[in-house]
Amino acid sequence: MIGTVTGPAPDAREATRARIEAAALDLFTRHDFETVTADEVADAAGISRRTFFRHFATKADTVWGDFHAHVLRLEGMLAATSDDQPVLASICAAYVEVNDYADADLPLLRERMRLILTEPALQAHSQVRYADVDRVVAEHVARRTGTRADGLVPRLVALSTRAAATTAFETWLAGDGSLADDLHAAFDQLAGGFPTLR
Amino acid sequence: MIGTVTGPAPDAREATRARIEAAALDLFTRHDFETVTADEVADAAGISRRTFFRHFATKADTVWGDFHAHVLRLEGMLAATSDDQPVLASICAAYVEVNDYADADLPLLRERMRLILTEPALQAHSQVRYADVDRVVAEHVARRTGTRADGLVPRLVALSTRAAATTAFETWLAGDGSLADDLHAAFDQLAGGFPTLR
DNA sequence: ACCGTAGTGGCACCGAGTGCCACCGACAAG
DNA sequence: CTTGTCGGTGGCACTCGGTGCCACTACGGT
Repeated sequence: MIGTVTGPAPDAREATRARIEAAALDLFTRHDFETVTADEVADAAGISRRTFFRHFATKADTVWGDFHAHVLRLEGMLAATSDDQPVLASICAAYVEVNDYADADLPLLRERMRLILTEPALQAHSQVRYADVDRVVAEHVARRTGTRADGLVPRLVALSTRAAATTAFETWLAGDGSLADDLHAAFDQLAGGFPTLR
Repeated sequence: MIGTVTGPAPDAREATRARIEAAALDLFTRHDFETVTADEVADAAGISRRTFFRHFATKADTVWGDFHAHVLRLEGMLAATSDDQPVLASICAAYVEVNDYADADLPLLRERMRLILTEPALQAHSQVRYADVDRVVAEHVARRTGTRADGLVPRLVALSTRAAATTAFETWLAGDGSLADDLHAAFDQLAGGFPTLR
């Protein structure tokens, strides 16, 4: 068999990665994101700067955890939705489900999202990461509507539902309610054509 | 009188700025954005690298022209809209009007938007520039609805209308129709709660 | 004992920005 | 005509993010 377990334990790499993440989030929380250098994060994690950039392609990536897995889960949930459900409802359900964190993880999520939504460098970086989400959602809409994924409706649904999710995160951060409620509130506005605006 | 005209002509600065913009757009069009160095742009514009960064804080900023003026115009148009008009319609009208370019300027706009929407570094940078647009639109919605500009509805309207505008630019770039038509199509979908999705 | 393989650290390098200083041309005041 | 001011300019050195290269180490398989 090719590619079986070898090298220094299967999860050693994941462990140092987690140490880097923790150190980075801690430093970014106590100082501005841009004033903290990659050297400082590496030092705090007990590794060299070079190794830091082997685990994370970018300083900004440390804030995102395993976002690729997040996108894959979202993709799976969208694929598993029923075709009886309205398209927007299926996307809302997938967003709610993929963001259903355990209570213990909420403080960490809060800090991550606060950084992503407020630090300019991370805000910019988010656009690139979210492009994957947009692609996945657009493909889902294209499947449901039998159109191309780069058509107006699939792309608009993808971008505006992400706008809804982002807004929900903003209001969730500012208040103390549940993220699921904020997501539903935003999606309801969107699906209803903003009923409160007459 | 203090601060009267002095130095090398009032518009000399604007002229070199325009030369840099032209040189940058030309180079970015013929090569990838990231492979072109600031030195090369400065050379092509006939100035030093140091001077380049005095006119543009960032390599990415060269693509955006005078975007601040663009945002100010949008703000003025939103303020000038009638309160009889539905809120979304007023925003759509402002977006259409602020993006009403002369035919001669369309090729340049196409190239700018193509770069912004496809080059990852510029895509990321756009988020920061568009944050100003979001703020202006959210304040307009807050004024119309008598709510706070950081509330759910103003923020959601701002972000999702920008999503509509972005999608309209995408489809405009892919096809050969008019930008105003694409903007109206996207805003109609949004205001109607996506009627084509049942 | 001999390998291949994966993680690591050090080093040199590139490119984006920035702070500092010295220069130059235009203008106004003496 | 000289002097001082001011704004644009260019050069230089520096920081920092990110990368390529190489040598070292630890491990497992043969």
